[in-house]
Amino acid sequence: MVGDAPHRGNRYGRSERARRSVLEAADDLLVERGFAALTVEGIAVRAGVAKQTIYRWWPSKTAILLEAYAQDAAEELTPPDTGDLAADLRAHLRTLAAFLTGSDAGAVFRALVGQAQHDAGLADLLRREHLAGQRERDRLPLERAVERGELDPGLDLDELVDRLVGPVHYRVLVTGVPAPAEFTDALVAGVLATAARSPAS
Amino acid sequence: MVGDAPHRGNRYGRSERARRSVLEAADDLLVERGFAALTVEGIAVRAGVAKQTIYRWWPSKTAILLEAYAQDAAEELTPPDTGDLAADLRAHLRTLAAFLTGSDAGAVFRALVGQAQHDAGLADLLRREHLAGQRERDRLPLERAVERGELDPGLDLDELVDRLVGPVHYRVLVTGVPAPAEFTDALVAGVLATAARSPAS
Amino acid sequence: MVGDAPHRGNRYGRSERARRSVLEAADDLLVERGFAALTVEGIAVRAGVAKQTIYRWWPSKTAILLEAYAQDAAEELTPPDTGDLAADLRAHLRTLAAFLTGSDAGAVFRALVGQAQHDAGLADLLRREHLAGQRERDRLPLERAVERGELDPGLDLDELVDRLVGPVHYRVLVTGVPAPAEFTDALVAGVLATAARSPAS
Amino acid sequence: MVGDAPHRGNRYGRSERARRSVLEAADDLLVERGFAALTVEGIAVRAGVAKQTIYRWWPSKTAILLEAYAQDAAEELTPPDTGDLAADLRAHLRTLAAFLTGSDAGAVFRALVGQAQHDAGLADLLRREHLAGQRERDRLPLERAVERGELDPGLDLDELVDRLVGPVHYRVLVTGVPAPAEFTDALVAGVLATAARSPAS
DNA sequence: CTGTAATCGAGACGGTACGTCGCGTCTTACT
DNA sequence: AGTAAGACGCGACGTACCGTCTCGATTACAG
Repeated sequence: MVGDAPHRGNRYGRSERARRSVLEAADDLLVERGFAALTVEGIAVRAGVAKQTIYRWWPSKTAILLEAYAQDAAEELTPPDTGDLAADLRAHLRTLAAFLTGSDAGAVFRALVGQAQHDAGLADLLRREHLAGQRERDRLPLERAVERGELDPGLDLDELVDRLVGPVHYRVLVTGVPAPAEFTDALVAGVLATAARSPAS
Repeated sequence: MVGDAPHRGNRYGRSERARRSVLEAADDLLVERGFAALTVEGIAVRAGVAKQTIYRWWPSKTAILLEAYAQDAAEELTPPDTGDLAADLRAHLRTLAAFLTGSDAGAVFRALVGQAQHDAGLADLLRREHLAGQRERDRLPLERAVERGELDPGLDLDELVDRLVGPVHYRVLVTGVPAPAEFTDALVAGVLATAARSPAS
Repeated sequence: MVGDAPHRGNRYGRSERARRSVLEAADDLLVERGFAALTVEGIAVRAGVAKQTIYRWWPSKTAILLEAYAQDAAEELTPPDTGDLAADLRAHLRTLAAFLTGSDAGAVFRALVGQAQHDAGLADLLRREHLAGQRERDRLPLERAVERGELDPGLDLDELVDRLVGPVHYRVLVTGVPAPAEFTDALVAGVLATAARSPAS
Repeated sequence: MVGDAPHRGNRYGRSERARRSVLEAADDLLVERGFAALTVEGIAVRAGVAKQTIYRWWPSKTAILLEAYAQDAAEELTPPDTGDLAADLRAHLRTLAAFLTGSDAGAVFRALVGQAQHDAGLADLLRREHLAGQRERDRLPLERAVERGELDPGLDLDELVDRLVGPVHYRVLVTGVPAPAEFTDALVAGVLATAARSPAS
């Protein structure tokens, strides 16, 4: 369950073994049983760890999920760089949709966003620690296009990102309607059509 | 505590007085203390009602919120019909943003969507009972424009709605960035630019 | 486990069934496993009762024992009344020694006195609720003897009681030496020899 | 914190400094806060010692108290030897009562006797290591009186000791009634009256 | 105009999980 | 070898709510 890392448990550092098995257990339990059935006690039992060890290092079960999410999902959502803006965005949105609806990390993300609706502190953390970085990655293809002269430098790129990823998140989080490639591709086409015309206007 | 409705408590049906005061209490407590602190016991005490009375008529606290939401919010989000598509959409999105971020019913909505991430049954109910109807209302301006010949009848109106309301929900539920009139107006302009050109292509 | 008493659980009175099974469970567990291993959780499980039900009615595990002791032991230690002072006292002390060392209720008593050394509040309760009454019973043979004219009315009867029951308690609680009939009979003889001579002096 | 003893922490045996500060800390904490609030962790912090150091040298917190008691109290309860039996016993019982009710070591003794009711192992230790020796000291005046011919050599001196110290312990441990000089002096008078007559019988 | 039955308030019940405390064990760097 | 520091697995603490239950009181209609 916990691998072969040494069991430290002394003042020269916390137990990496305990940390890892807690994150794994939380992840597994969330996917298997859902957020509502996720309890600190359940995580402790599954991880083979004392409850107090969890409370020593994490203030709440959402903090565990936040860290588990960071570990699992950080790199998955970097858009490609092929030199073709439309292609990069299409690929990125397809990956995003698959991530949000089909991956374990996406399940963690949905649970965190859900819980953030009830907990302003979590909302802040989530935005500072994850969404800000993701926004940077989401902007990359557009920034490169601006540098290549394909997009008007005066465009508000954050607004464009909202128009691209917003509808995908909306379908996943609110309506539950799938966001297949046709949907995300059309989204890219629509947004780029507007953006591309902007310099001409 | 709950007005002057008669206190029935007999075999011929439930007490309207109790129903109303439960809905009010749930609403108030959600706004005052947040979803995390919302408990059936708290609602019962605030409403001056026995816990059993709540469980007799609602299966869970989210069911109470669902009904409270229905009562408060049903009519607020019907778009105007001025004959000017862009103007109608601009007004509608401004109202939507204000509703989601600024109203008590919007707080209930956010809590329900948040909880729906953890509870598939609630997600289904929310979609069937509220989001489906709201989708109909959101489509109205576009349908009227199609009828007026301003929009290509071949357009997928649901997709257009997603592009309009998706970014607003995304900002409210995910990033927490405000969605001022400039943002929603630009959104309408962007989406309509694409849609208007579509028939020409 | 709990008999056939009705399970009330409403505001018109607590559940007698729960009360009884808690007292029994505490008693049994104390005798089986000792005070150190007696926990509220263990009592709850053994009694088939929720922990909260225990905390609703008793502030601590010693309070449970106090009540269990009252239920079991109140009447056991009333000295006989044969009209023969020495015989009554001999019988009473023999019964007392057997009670303290050999009965379940005696085990509860020893545990309570032990805990009272650590808890002044418990000490007060124990003295007010049990020891005061027992003192009254312990005095009875002596008071009757005074009335019969066998003892000097000027004697301090409480002091005599201390000289009779003190050594028995001392052996049981402190030295652990048995207090057989020879010991208690000699005790009676010694104390009465002094007391009987007192009026003559 | 504990004086100027060297801080060994080396391979040449245990640290006397640590030993002393643990015993002092345990004693102080018992008197200040009572046995119920006495924890190994608390002792360690107060003594400026690691918890492990305590567990290396003592098996339990009662073992610490046992040693602390040995250190403080061993000599205090040796009866005087004036050649006058009654006077020696009166002095001894007065000292005993004062010790039990008024001294720090007496508080430790009461806690140990209390805990011994819950722990047979502690009871054994306490009796072997302390009570046996104290019993020897308690017998001394009587043994000297036998040697002087003042008491019948056939008397059971242990029984006499029980009649002398038993009521004092009983008041202290059980009833909580004070044991002033009048009480202990009368006790001595009563017991000696019986004992003195015994040879005559 | 009286009897009756569904609903009401109140709140105790058996449970689950919470977050905390202290236990006794362990590992480490230092002396 | 022994020490101060402190993290660890563990078990119990006392509390908060859950959802179920039983109770006597209330009240609108049916007989």
